[in-house]
Amino acid sequence: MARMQPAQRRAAILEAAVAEISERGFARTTSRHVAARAGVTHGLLHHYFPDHDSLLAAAFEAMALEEIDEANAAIASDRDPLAQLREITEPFGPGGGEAAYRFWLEAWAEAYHSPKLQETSRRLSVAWHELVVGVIERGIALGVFHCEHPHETAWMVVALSDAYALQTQIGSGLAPSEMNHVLWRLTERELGLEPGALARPAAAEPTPPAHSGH
Amino acid sequence: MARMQPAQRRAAILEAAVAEISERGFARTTSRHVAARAGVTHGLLHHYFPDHDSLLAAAFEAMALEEIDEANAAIASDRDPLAQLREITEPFGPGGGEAAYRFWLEAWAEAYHSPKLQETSRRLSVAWHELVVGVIERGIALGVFHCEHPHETAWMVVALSDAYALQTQIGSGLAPSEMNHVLWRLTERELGLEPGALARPAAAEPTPPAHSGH
DNA sequence: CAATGTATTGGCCGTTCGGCCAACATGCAA
DNA sequence: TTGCATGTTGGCCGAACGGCCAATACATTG
Repeated sequence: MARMQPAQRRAAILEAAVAEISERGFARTTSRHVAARAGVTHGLLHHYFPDHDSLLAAAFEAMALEEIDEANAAIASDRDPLAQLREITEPFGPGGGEAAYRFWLEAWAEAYHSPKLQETSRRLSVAWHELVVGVIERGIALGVFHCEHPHETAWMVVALSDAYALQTQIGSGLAPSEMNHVLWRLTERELGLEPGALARPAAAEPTPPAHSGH
Repeated sequence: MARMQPAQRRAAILEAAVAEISERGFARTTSRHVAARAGVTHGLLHHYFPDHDSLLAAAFEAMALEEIDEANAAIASDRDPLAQLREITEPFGPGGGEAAYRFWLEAWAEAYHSPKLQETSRRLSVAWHELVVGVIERGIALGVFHCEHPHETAWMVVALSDAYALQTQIGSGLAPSEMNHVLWRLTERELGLEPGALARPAAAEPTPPAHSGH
């Protein structure tokens, strides 16, 4: 390939790596496939990422940063705590689609085998939790929410959102719409909202691109 | 190795496969390592499981059956719905330890790549959900629980239990004891129990071997 | 005892992997 | 222009993989 700016080349490789990981998983992601997807020889990939683990870790880091940025952007675009909470609890929450959640599932599974991935995964999980805590506490300060344990409620929201995304992929005893209904009902009760407050007055998108995770 | 009953040999191989999958994950589990762990040559393993996928699928199936059997046994050993619910919501719920949950995490991640694993995973997820539904409905019939939507509440219990186990491995904004507190508090509220009804009157084990689910 | 079926062994093959490196191409500075 | 740093290529290596198979050991049946 023609010469390219190192930063661009690196970004292209990381993008290809993220896509490859989402499709094949960490363990089955080979440097040669990533190189081919990025339009690069495997030798050049080794020039940017000396060993395989550094490539995977960098791809994970890039994906994590992108995810949390998108979440923050989605939160920042709306100053109403109730709307922010909808953004979070909407299927599958801010940040991406089913492919994005597959990535997180892979990351969680792989984290056990890699201390580096575990560290990044943990940091992001905490960041996501604190994001929700922030929304709740702002809502409390504004008098919109009433909640005794914001940290616990935030954990519930995150946990149910994750479970929603997980069981959407695997399948469970509940339909996705029912899961979302439970998530909303429990969140409303935890925050002292009136039933149905989280359900949108008018549906904006019929089938919006979804996504999940932290 | 000395000659052995085919059923025993097969069981030994499957046990080794489950252990290997739990430690290394599906993708990194090699037939040669499983064979070595089972004290068998790789050629013999091929005699029992013609190809690699059939070995992984059989190991998953075996683990799934064992898991659901243990859960049913744990439920059956106690006829009091409240005690049964404790058994389910106890960290990490009935069925195994952290290693067992790692297995499920691997299975969920791998299910996307294998229709056979996805089918088994889905069946087991439904079975687990219905197990909890059964406990709740029995409790309602006995007048111990009061619940409008047993299916939804069961999903909440399963979802939060899964999230508990997941975030125990990954890390999150909450300590394990706090997560368990949330799980109990929400379950009590959903079932019309008095606060603290799920917390054991007297702690039986200080640090019991834990585990999780479905 | 002989014979047949099966458990079991160990070696082999083709493929693919991660990693390494000599060579070439290109841009930039002296 | 010359020279050096660096992007880029493609081939090579050893290791490990899944799969295959001829040979062997053993148990059961006739």
